[in-house]
Amino acid sequence: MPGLKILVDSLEQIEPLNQEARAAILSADCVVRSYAAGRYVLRENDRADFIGIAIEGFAFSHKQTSSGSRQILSLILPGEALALENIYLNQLDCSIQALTTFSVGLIHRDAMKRFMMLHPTIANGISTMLAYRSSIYKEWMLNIGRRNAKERVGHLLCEIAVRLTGGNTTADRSFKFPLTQEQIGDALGLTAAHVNRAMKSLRNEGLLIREKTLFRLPEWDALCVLADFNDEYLTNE
Amino acid sequence: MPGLKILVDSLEQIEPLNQEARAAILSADCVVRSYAAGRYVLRENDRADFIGIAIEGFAFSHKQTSSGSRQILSLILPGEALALENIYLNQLDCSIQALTTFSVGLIHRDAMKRFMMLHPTIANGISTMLAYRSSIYKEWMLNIGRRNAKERVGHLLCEIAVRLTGGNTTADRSFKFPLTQEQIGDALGLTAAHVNRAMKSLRNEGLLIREKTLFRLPEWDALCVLADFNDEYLTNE
DNA sequence: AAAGTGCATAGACATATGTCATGTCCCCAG
DNA sequence: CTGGGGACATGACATATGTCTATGCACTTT
Repeated sequence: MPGLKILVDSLEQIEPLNQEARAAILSADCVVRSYAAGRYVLRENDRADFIGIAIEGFAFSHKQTSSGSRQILSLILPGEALALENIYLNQLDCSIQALTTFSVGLIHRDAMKRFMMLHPTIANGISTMLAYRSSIYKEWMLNIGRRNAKERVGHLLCEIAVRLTGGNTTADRSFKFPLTQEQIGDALGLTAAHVNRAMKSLRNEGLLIREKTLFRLPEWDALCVLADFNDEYLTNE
Repeated sequence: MPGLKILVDSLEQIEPLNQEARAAILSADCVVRSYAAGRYVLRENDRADFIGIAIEGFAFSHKQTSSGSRQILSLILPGEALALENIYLNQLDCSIQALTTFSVGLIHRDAMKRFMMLHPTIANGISTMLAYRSSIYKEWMLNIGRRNAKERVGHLLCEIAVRLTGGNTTADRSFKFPLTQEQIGDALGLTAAHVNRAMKSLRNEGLLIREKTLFRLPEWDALCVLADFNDEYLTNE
């Protein structure tokens, strides 16, 4: 049950669990599923039956307008929980789709509810994760609503760098992440063509080097200034 | 303690509370404060000491870029809770400002934490409120990122109409709400000038009538279609 | 009544971003 | 090794949105 172990670890990072709480989670039913890139993990308006723990690979959540344009709402990285709202809502309010081959542990919401009723520390941890995610939503709203294309792209790259590498920063802040320019655009409220222009400009200024899915941010401090990036919204200290 | 009564009522709408849970909340320390329009209720990066219950008047939360442009993140209506994230974060991740004369009941986060540890139904209710708010964040992200100005304005007006009047719809879906065009722009990632253009266009099409702070939406169905508005994200059924 | 303030309106113009078409490269299926 | 599809790159052009300026109206303050 790799998913359950990951969940316990994330919860313990927020607040220590007592023996019973830990045991309760570890005994849960957890189905591990694997999805090819592009496949739907959960769909908007489905019944909100499961929450998930990302085990390996990447996913993202999104919504669409009736005319079909897509807005990516969040990126889901290994170790992160997804669709926690399902514990509280009856219908999914967004879809979740695999970005790469993606394996996820699914736990039934009713099981989670039971654990949370019996163990307040679990309830507290789950809600804290929801609050962390909310902080990111808020920063994204600011990014999409109030920054120009170059700043938006830079900001997103900074966020991914921090979220992927945590504190363990490589010298040139490099990371592998398989987003296409179209997906970057969908996350930022831009078109792929314009993302291309913005990235070209960042490249010309020496702020970004890209080799396929490998991104390098050789001038971290300069990029943070340009993109108005400050990682406080990710650390929540 | 009007704030506490309101909080109990909102929680009970989510899930019935038992006698002890209700009594616990009603016995809480709750400071009622009143703010003139424009005053800050809570500031980003402040210590996250309090959550609030909006008693009367309106408020909004927002973030700013370093260059000073402001993004309004949410509107806070009477009866709604605000800054619930403070229970889980140590620092505020956005500011909250009064939109009109605004009175709010403030409860210390530690008190809330205590109630939630003792009464799982309270924890469940608070988290459900967080999840409701998240649903709105997601729809706003879609609105800001993927709809044009006219759709955005229409969508926001539809949302306010539904949230203010609930199901009790007046014939012409009219409501009083004191947003200036600049504030509408800040909520939608637009400039005031462009909001003006969008509203003019809605007016010309007979979809909007405005008299000071009174908005009328005489062609509700047509406006919903134009603005791609669907209230599911507000009802969470 | 006069002056001042805040907001809505409007037009001219600037610019950021979108749209579309094309070409290249590279990887993978055959 | 070969053909085709996907992603990236780039340029010409269209358009949505921003910027700036000016005006008028309703209110408040004096």
